[in-house]
Amino acid sequence: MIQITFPDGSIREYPRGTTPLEIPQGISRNLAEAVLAASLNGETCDLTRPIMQDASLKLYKWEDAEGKHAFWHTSSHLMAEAIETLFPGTKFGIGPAIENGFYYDIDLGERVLTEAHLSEIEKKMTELARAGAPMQRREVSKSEALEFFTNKGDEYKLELIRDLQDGTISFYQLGTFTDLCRGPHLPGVAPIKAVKLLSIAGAYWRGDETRKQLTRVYGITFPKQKMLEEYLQMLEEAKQRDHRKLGKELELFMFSQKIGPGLPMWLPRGTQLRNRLESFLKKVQAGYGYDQVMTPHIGLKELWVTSGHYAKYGKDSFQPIHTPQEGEEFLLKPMNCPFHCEMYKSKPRSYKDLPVRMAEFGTVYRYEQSGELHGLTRVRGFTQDDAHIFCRPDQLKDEFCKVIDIIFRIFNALEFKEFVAQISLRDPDNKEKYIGDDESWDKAENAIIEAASEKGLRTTTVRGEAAFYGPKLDFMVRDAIGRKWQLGTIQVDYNLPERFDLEFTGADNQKHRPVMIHRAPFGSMERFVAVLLEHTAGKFPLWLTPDQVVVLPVSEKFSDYAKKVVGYLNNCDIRTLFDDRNEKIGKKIRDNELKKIPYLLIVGEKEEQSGTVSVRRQGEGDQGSMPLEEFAHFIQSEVTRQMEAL
RNA sequence: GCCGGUGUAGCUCAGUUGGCCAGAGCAGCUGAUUUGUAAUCAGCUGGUCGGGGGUUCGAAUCCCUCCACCGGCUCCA
Repeated sequence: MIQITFPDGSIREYPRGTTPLEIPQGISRNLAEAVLAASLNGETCDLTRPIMQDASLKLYKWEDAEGKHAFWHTSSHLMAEAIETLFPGTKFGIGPAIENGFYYDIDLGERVLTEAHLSEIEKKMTELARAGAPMQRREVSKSEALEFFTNKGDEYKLELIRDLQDGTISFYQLGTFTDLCRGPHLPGVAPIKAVKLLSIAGAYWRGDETRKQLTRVYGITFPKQKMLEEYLQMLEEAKQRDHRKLGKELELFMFSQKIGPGLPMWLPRGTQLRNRLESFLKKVQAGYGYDQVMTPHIGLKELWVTSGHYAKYGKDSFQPIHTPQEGEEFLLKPMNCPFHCEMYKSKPRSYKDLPVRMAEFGTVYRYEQSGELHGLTRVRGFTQDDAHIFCRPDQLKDEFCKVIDIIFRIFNALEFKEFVAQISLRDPDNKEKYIGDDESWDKAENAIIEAASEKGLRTTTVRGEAAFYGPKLDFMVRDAIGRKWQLGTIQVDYNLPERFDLEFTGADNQKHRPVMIHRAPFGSMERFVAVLLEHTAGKFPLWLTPDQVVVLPVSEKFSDYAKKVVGYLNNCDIRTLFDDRNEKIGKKIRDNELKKIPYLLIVGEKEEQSGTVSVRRQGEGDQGSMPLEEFAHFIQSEVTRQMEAL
C-alpha cells in the first residue's frame, strides 16, 4: 500500500499502482468525470499514470488552469490527428495549449490552408472526438524517437528531439496520430464536446524569422457546447467594444492613409477626452511634487549616442533628419528621458533638492514594423504620460511607494477594479547582461519588492525579465469583460545617470550618483484611451466624457425653452449639446443613445410650463422629470462625487 | 518585414461562371410633417469599385505590382 496526501492535508492509503483517475472514481462518478489532470508532488501528470510510491496528489478540473491546459493540449493533438487524416504527409511543429485554446504549427508543403478548410477540420475533429479514442503515453528512448520521426520524415520533431535528453522522452498516441509530447493529457478525447477553429496565421519555426514560416492553426474546445457558445458570444462582445470601431463611431480619433500608418490624429471629442485625462493626472502629480516640463520632438544624434539608444535601436528607428546647410543630424525622439537628464544637469543639485520629479506628456516616435500596427494600442507616434524621478538611493523605496499610490488613484478613478503587477528582476545566472553593480541591483530589487508588499499589491515575480538598466514593476488591469491589458510601468534605472554623468552633492560634500525612476501610469495616452474605450464600451464616466448632456425638444415649438436649458447648463459648466433637428422625439432619443451621451433631457410643453426637464439616463430609460436647477445640482454633485473619489 | 485574408458612396454591406449607364440601407441635402421616451414620409446629391499596369471586343469580377487595413509571427528602449 502507498499513502496519498490530499490538498486538505488528509492522508489515505491505496494499493501501489493506483492511478489518479481511480481515486475520484472511488468517490463519485460526477467527480471522476470532472477531473482532467493531476499533479503528483507538485508535478502535473496524466490521470492514468500509476502512482508507485507515497505522494501528495492534487486533482484538476476545468475550473483549474491545469485542467484547461490538459484539455486544450489534448485538443491540439486531436486537431493534428484530423489534419493528418485530411492532409496526409503534413509535418508538425509544436502544438501547445495557450491561454484561450490551443494551436498547432504545421507544414503542409506546397498546400495552402485557407479558412475554408477549417470547418472541414472541425468536422473531422468532432467525429474523432465522438469515437473517443484513448490517449496512450509511452516512454521511448532517444534513438527510438529519432528513428520514428526519421521514418515519418518530420524534421521539426527530429530537431526537437535532438535537444532532449535520453530517458525523458515520451510519445502520446491518439488513434493514428503519434506525437512527441511531454503531456499531461486527458485520458482520451471523449470529453471534447465542442470544437471551434478560429484562425490561421503564419508563424516562424521556433519564433525565428530567419527560419521557415509554418502555418499556425488556432482553435478552442470545450466540454460543453454551451460553453463554446458563451465563448463565441464573448468574442462578439469584444468585437463590439473594439476601440477602433468605437473610436470611429464616437469620433474620437482617426488615421489617414495620406498621413501615414500608425500615426493617430485626435479629433475634437477625443482631444477633449485626452485633455481631461491629462489635467486629471497633472493635478494628481502636482500633489506629489512633480514639476511639469516640455521638451522638443527632435534631438541631436549625439544625445542618443550618449543615452545609448542609438547603439541599441539606431538601425531600427526612423532615420536621422539632416539640416540642409550645417549637415547636423537629428533624431525624432523615441524617449523623453535624455532631455530630462539634461535638465537635471542644468544646475548643481544638492541632496536636499532630491527627489527631483520631472513630468512631461511627451510625444515620442518609434519605428514599428508595418505588420505590427494596431489601432491606438500599437502606433508609431504616441504621447507618454512620462516622468523621471531623480532621487538618492535611500529614497528609492519611498518614491516607489508614492508612484504606486498614483497608479492606484488612477485605476480607481477609472474603475479598473482588478489589477495585478509583475515584478521583473534580473536573471541571477546572467548578471553580465545587466549594467550596474550587484549592490545597487539588490537594493533596487528589494526596494521594489518591499514597496509592492507594503502597498498590498498582488504581484507575480519573474526573474530575467528586467530591463538591462534596472528592475521594473508593470501593471496589468483586467477590463470589464475579463481581458488583461498592460498599462502602467515603473522602472529603476542606473544606466542613464551614469551615461549622463548625473550628480548631486551629498551631506558629506562629496559627489554622488542619483538613481532614476521612469514611470508612466497610463503608459501612453493612446494605449490608455484604447483600453478605457474597450473597458467602458464607450460609456465614459460622467466627469470624463466629452458630452455630458443633450437637450431634445419634443418639437420645434419648444426650441426656445430648450435653448434656455442648454444655455443654463453650459453656464453651470455642464457640457451640454442641443439636438434641434426637425425629427421625431423617438428618433432623437435613439440617435443620442447610440452616441452614448450619459443624460438626455426631453423638453416639451409640460417642462416649459413648469421649468423642469424630463431626464433620461443613457441605457436606463426615463427617470422622470425634475426642476432644471435641481438637475444641474444633481449633475454637478455626481461629477464632484466622482472627482472626490479620484 | 514575413504568412494568410480583406479593400465597392461618409458608415454598414449586395453585386451569380467577365457583358446593358455599378446597387441597397443609414448618414447628408431639399421639402412636407410639429412630433412625448430607441428609426415620420417623399425627392435629390454622392463611387474612374484602394492606386498603377496588364489580359480581353468588353474588367468591380481574371493576372501582375504597389498601398492600406484585419488575424497572427517577431519586436517593444
